[in-house]
Amino acid sequence: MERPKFPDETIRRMPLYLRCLNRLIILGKDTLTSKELSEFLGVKPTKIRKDFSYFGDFGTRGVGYDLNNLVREIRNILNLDQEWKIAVAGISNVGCTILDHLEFNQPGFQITHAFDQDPELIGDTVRGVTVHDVTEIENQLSGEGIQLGLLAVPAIEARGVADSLVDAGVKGIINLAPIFIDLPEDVEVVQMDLSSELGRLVYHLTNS
Amino acid sequence: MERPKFPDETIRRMPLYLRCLNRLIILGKDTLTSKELSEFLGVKPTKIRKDFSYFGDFGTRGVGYDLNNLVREIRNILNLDQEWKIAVAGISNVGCTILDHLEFNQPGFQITHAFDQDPELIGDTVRGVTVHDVTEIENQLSGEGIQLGLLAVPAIEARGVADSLVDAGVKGIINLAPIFIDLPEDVEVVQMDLSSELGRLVYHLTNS
DNA sequence: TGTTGTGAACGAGTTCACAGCG
DNA sequence: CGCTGTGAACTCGTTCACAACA
Repeated sequence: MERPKFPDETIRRMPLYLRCLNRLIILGKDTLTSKELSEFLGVKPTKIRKDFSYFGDFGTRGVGYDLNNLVREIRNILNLDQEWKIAVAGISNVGCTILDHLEFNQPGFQITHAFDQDPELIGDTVRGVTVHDVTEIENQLSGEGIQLGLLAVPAIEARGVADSLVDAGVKGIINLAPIFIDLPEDVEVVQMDLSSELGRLVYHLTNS
Repeated sequence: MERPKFPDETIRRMPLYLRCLNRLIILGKDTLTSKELSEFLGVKPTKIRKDFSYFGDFGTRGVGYDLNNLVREIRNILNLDQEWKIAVAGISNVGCTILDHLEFNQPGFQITHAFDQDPELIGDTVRGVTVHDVTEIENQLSGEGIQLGLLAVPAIEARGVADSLVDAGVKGIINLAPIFIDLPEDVEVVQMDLSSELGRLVYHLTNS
């Protein structure tokens, strides 16, 4: 960890930048300014420049940024040059569809295991991955080096399943269940909560 | 808008509080302290007290907060006493399942319309709601007073569908598609992006 | 005593204004 | 001249320390 610490919000924007830059490269672009990028993403140019400046001078004054350099650097910062393996728990409801849908399957991520508690689903193959029973999490994952888990089970089961994932060595969990999960310090949990966002939306609509 | 402005982050936490408080009421509890709530939600007690203090003195020193008062007040602040109607676009993939799954169907929200572009789905009934073609959005929603939209279509179509929703009078959109949508000032957009969160997770795992 | 309520200090992130450079 | 890069000001949110009070 000799690398300077980047602000958390900057890190959060990196995947956005990356996705946009990749699209532009495919379209044959090779240089762009912070102003252009700003229009694609709705992020102010100064914020973009500040973000990019954290990892050194990648732009050329008067010209803009070299797309390929930028992509290489962001992938490097986010550590996407290695393949990150993901186990999905709760494949029936959200798990699989959300993955497809959010088209996050950019290079760098790979779904290797899927679990559910519905007997109907166990044994099925979803997206090329066989669905196992949630009670099998530890057995199946042990020694596989799975670092990430996507927790998409109902709230009541979320804590138990999260514990299983952690016991199996998972170090980072995205929790889609609307419940707080208390885990050891060395496990990172990111909460994605639709009702929080709905609440915020409704508040803004009535107060402005 | 005589009500004092609450910080955005406070508003975002309100639905979390609400959900937890409702559960506790069902369990027969009628009073709780900021410290107890803190343990349920992983939010520091001082933050909770600050949040609650924005809407006046609802606690009793030495005792804690009255659960029913609190719930009533939060529902009021979030404007959940009226019914908010939601149109879901992209029912096939995420739309419906995410709704079920995230069990956001707390009182205050109601899904009234569903749209998709897949001919296979059009005409089907999902959760008691008939699925219509996305091209029908304006026809179907006009005059219905739908305020909210859940945008769960692929990124390529997201902008077009968002425009339709706005033309039909929708004022708030939750965008699950991984693309920035530029809409008129008076329309509120909340972005929920899995890959941003995955990126953040991976960064933290490798840098700590 | 126990817990709320809150001004003040602190910290993180954004924006601004402009210096630096191709 | 145009666009990047950046210290400084500002804004927003969190935490702290402690006063207020049942």
